[in-house]
Amino acid sequence: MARTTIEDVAQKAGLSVATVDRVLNGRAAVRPQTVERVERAIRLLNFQPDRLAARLARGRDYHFCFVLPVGNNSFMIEFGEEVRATAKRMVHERVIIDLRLTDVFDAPTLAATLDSIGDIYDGVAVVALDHPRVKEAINGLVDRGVTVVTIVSDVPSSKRSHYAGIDNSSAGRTAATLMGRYLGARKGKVGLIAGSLSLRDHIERRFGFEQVMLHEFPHLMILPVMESRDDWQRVETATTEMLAAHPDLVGIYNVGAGARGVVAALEKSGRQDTIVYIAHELTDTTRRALVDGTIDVIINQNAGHEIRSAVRVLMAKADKGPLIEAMEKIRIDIFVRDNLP
Amino acid sequence: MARTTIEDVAQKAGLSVATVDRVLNGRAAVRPQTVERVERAIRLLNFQPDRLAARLARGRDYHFCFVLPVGNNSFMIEFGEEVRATAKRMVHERVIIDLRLTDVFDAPTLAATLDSIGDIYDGVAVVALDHPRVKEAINGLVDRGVTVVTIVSDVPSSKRSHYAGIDNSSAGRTAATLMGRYLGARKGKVGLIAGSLSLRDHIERRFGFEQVMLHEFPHLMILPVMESRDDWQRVETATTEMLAAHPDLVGIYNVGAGARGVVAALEKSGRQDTIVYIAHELTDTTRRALVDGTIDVIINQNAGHEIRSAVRVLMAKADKGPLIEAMEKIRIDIFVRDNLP
DNA sequence: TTTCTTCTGATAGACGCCTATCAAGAATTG
DNA sequence: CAATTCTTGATAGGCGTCTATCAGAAGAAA
Repeated sequence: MARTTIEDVAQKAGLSVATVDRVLNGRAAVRPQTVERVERAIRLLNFQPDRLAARLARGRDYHFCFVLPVGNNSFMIEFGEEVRATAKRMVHERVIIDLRLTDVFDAPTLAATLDSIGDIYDGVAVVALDHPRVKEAINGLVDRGVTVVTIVSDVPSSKRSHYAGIDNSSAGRTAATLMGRYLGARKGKVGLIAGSLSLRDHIERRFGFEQVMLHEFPHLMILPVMESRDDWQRVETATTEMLAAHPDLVGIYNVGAGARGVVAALEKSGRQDTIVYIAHELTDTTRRALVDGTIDVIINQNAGHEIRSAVRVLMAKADKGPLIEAMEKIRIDIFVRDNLP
Repeated sequence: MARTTIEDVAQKAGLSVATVDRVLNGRAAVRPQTVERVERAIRLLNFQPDRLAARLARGRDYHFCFVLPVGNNSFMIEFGEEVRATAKRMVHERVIIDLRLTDVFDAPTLAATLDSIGDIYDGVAVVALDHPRVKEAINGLVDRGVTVVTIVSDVPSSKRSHYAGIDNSSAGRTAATLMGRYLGARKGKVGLIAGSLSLRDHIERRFGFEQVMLHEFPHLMILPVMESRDDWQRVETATTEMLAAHPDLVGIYNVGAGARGVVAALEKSGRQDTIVYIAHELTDTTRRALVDGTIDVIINQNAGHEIRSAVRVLMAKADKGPLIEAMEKIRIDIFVRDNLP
């Protein structure tokens, strides 16, 4: 049972391969009724072009660009490395990935970066700030024919064709549930630390967290959010102050980066065993702290998955192939000491 | 910058493409020193054969067989469906997957099934019972030149070339940690239910669970293990008895299938809110129970990932391609109500 | 009808590798 | 040294699709 090929389709439709090809690739004008004939034949034969052969024949490179935040937080550094690793591996699949670092916290800068990205790219993946200026830049790219996917943090109202990342409000809810269950009947205050209150992922995590805490664990009191700009030194200072001000602090949820700041403050205070600390993203620092017991739970998004997913989506869009949505759903990982990878 | 091809290698080595090809595919006898010349050229050019082109040229189908347990437990049923779905999707990649159901709990039957699998397959994936007879059957397949990978449950001492599944002892440890933390300072008894004490995955989970419980949470007492053969009705009966016998039962860890039996028993007893229940595998039943609050945590292995991973490995072995080990590591998922996919 | 446009057919030559065959050169054997 | 065996070279044809070109055929306009 040999594969059904374009030739079979042509024969079935009583047309030539050339015409079938024109229909498949929208190469030239074809009469509507002819198009219909071809499409019927395709349906009848359940024909699907061999993508291997197609890619081989096209011999064309996929040119993508990843736009990530500069900065010193480990998650993003690892993320960048993962992108580079993926890029290296994908060269042999005709995928070229450029990496641009920019100040993602600053909307105009990010937008300018996006604007400056020429049409040399078939697709762009960006860690986006949800800001009108950025949205506009994304839409600009899309209008110029560049496929855009957001990663890690989304801009839902833009024209981006996909978001490769976790559902952050669920992530926040998850943190809350674990916090509540770990604390059990204990009463006290819970501190909340966020990198920036204008990064959509942080906002959503906070939202989800507070929602569940208020409903399910009303005996726990949430302190006002601290904004850290993902800088671990600021985080440490703030945490230290928080610890001093609230002897009845029983939990900390760090929504953003700078986990090591909390770790340092907690360990200096000696209260790491009595305070439940939930952090995001598995990095060297958080991993060690989890093993040591300072961190109790890590909520993680798998950088590798997100990147590969983004690339798959970009490739699929580039040659109008189909997407298996279910495969592109990014999971929220929960790590305790024992299921670390 | 065109791709480096076999021709480039041939030229660099001062040989013909035919010879390079012979070396690459071990097609015919080539003098050692010539092999060396070719390999040097390959290294120099960092040449990697284009696998797309190779597969296209070979035009050969990959023929795999998945051997799964028959039975009425939802995890395995879903697993089978996932295999079928993958099979369907992979047809367009020249992968043909046959599915065989057999009684995995019975070593001779399973072994006989494996023995009967002809050499028509390029590879076999099997949910294996760790039993000498089965091990022998696996080794027999391997000796006949069939690649074998184990899924879900491993037979480490066999000649299988890969295990696509989670680390079950870590899974057990994870369950214990969550059990201990959820229970906090509460004291009482914890029940343990296993499908079969001869399935390696169950043994390992139990081992990991008990290890952590004994060390970290000595104030909790583990009851003798109940063996359920993964039959939910037996599970329900046994759970009901356990609930009656131990008014101070505070936790249940169900190592195997039949989760619905525990759910039923718990809900009939009305003690579902006071007892922490940790189960394995996300199915319709467990999902609903998790949302309802009867189950507190689900430890899961992603069937789709395991299957795709197994297929990737089988394909890689079939055409001697390289494997990215890190990508084939199967994670232990933890699900609470809020991070359900 | 004639003259243009549009459509369609036929075909060649990639893409990078595989398979197979035949001939020629090199190394081995007796 | 001849006869044999072992290694290599050269080359053709194929895998399924894409791209491009040119020549007809069908339709529309004059």
